[in-house]
Amino acid sequence: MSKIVASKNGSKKDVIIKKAASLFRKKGFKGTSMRELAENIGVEASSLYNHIGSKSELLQHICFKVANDFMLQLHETDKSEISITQKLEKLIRFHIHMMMDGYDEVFVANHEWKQLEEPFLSNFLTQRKLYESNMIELVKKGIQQKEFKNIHPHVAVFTILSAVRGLELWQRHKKNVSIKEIETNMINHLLYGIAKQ
Amino acid sequence: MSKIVASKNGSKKDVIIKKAASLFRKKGFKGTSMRELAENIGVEASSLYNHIGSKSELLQHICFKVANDFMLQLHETDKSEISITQKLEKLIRFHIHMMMDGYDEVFVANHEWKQLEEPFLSNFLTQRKLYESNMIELVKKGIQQKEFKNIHPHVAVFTILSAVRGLELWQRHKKNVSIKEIETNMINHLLYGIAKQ
DNA sequence: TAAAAAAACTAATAAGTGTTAGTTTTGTGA
DNA sequence: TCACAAAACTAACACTTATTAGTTTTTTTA
Repeated sequence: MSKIVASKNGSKKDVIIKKAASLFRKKGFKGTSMRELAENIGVEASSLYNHIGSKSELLQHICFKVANDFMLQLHETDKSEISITQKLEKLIRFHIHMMMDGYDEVFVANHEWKQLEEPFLSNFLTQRKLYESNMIELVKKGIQQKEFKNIHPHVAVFTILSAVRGLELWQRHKKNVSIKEIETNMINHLLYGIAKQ
Repeated sequence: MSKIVASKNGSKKDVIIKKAASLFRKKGFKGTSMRELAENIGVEASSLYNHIGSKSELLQHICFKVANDFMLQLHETDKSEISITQKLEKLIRFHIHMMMDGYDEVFVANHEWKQLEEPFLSNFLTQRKLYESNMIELVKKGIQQKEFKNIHPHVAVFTILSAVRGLELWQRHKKNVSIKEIETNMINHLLYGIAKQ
């Protein structure tokens, strides 16, 4: 019937991946069929295979794109000449913006990675572990240099990562709260707490 | 072949649900087949239907059991005569313990609820929204009574809920960190922050 | 405008899905 | 030990799945 419409800057493959990310987020990878994806694009399922290799390839693409984006920002931040607190703040802000701009993709990478097949699964987990280790080292340095309290670095990193991941919850409740407001409140909460004194 | 072995305190149905929770967590609801579940129990798939009604019934049972547990604790905490800060702390600790004791079930309720069918889906979402509203009211009261800083209640609650949910991440990295240690660090982090001064 | 390439289509495949019917085995109480 | 109930089994069902082959339509290029 109709042809897949390529958006101004992006191949038809990109259109498919974008729609796949949206559906995978809403219904899960296993919960989304190729027929359903095709219908949402306006084409027959078999036509998709003129542009992509397989269903799992779609998931791989989404997961590793996100992983690479985070990895890149981590390295860049690490190199910049600012205080540890500022580095941590910068990373948190990046997480928040990734969650806002690439919601579907980040969500899928966070929740559907377990549907990856080997060797992609192992690869993905290795990369995530590396990311976490780097952040833990950062917090450790912050403690050594007396910028942070004498906290448990591992727990602190996981608390922070979980909190920003929780921006997912926000997307549902799109209240009249601006990104800027969320960002400020979250940074303050995570770095300085909420209790008085 | 073999009969389903009922554990000391729990019917055969409970055994099935327990195993289902474990598999649903590891592979997702849609990613787990009844044949796979049956094999893990040591029985043919059709035999399961002597004990349960359907696959979705299993998911419903898991999700609503968790939702009820949280709801109950919320009401109990709300009634107790302690400060707002103490109430919030009590709730956070409950979340942490639920995550440790009923890991599979809580994880499934958190991640696989979207596979629920109507009217269960709507019911579940209503209950969760109610829970969140109650927590937000609690934080608002804490601000009014000058126990908390002048934060955004909505953001604060989501930050806290996300952080405790992130205990999932811990289960993977079972390092030599005790629950008590995690608990203390997390409470301090969420209530008092990590930066010095 | 004709030839070549790209991308759509229809139809079919083999494998996997939850679930049911009917039958046989197992465990229990009289 | 015999009858009854519980729970296992085998076999099949109707349906959905991702993917492929082969063909036709559309678009691009020369």
